[in-house]
Amino acid sequence: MLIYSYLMKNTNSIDHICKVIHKDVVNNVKQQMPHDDSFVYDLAEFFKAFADGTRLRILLALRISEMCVCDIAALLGMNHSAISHQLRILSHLRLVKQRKYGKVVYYTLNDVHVKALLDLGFEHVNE
Amino acid sequence: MLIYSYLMKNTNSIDHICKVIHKDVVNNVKQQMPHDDSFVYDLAEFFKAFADGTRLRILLALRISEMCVCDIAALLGMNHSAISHQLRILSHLRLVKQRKYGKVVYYTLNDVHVKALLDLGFEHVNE
DNA sequence: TGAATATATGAGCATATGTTCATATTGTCA
DNA sequence: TGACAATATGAACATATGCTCATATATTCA
Repeated sequence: MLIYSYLMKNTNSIDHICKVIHKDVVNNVKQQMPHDDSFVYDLAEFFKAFADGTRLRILLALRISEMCVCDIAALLGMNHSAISHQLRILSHLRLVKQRKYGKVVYYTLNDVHVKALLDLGFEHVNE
Repeated sequence: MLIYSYLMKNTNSIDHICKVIHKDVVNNVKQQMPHDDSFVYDLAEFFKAFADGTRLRILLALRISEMCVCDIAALLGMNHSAISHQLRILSHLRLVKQRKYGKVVYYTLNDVHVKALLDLGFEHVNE
């Protein structure tokens, strides 16, 4: 009796993954959804760029003007290092590009979609 | 000598916030950028919704069809609980809405911007 | 060449975040 | 009403993430 109860409990906690209620819906969606896991991963990585306050403010700033690391740090009242780390992330995501002039590295937006994306975000938040 | 060296070191590490190189640019950007901190915060929160693989797949699924918690869990091969937690987050961000029919709760997309945003992400990643 | 400056980067730390587990809640049906 | 089923939720845990510090690299200029 105790064993049975234990097994029941265990089974319940394992298949908390319940039975599919609408098999047709699940199959339909499964077909139409992106099948490539790495695609979904890359897509999430892309959106992550905008999902942090610091990176977002950097992008919002670069939307207005090309800026160097020093200026961005001053603008946001933050460490060089923190800005540089975030710019590296944005750079790897191909969202910003850089040009070097002497010691100074100037960053600009590198993607036509960035502005459009920020605009959509504006609309949503302003509702 | 040792004290001086220490002080120098300390000063350096404190004002790693370097002098502004382009004061005009910084001032200009500062004026044109959103001044409301909570706005930027909300904007980042909005983008966070898309910045996690699980939430992203949920949104991609709901883009195709209304679904209940069970079906989403089955589709993604995940726990009820995990899905439910994420749906709560999406719900608080007003990105999904729900209707209850008996025991079953059906979720749909609640924002016209979601599809547009996903489309932009598609374009970027596919480049 | 040596000092100073702008930027980059690795390590460490503190916090944030996603998942799981256990349990609660709500609704159906015998 | 009682058993079951679908969903919700709080706590705990493991991992991810952003910032700081120290240091490295690269460039200018005296």
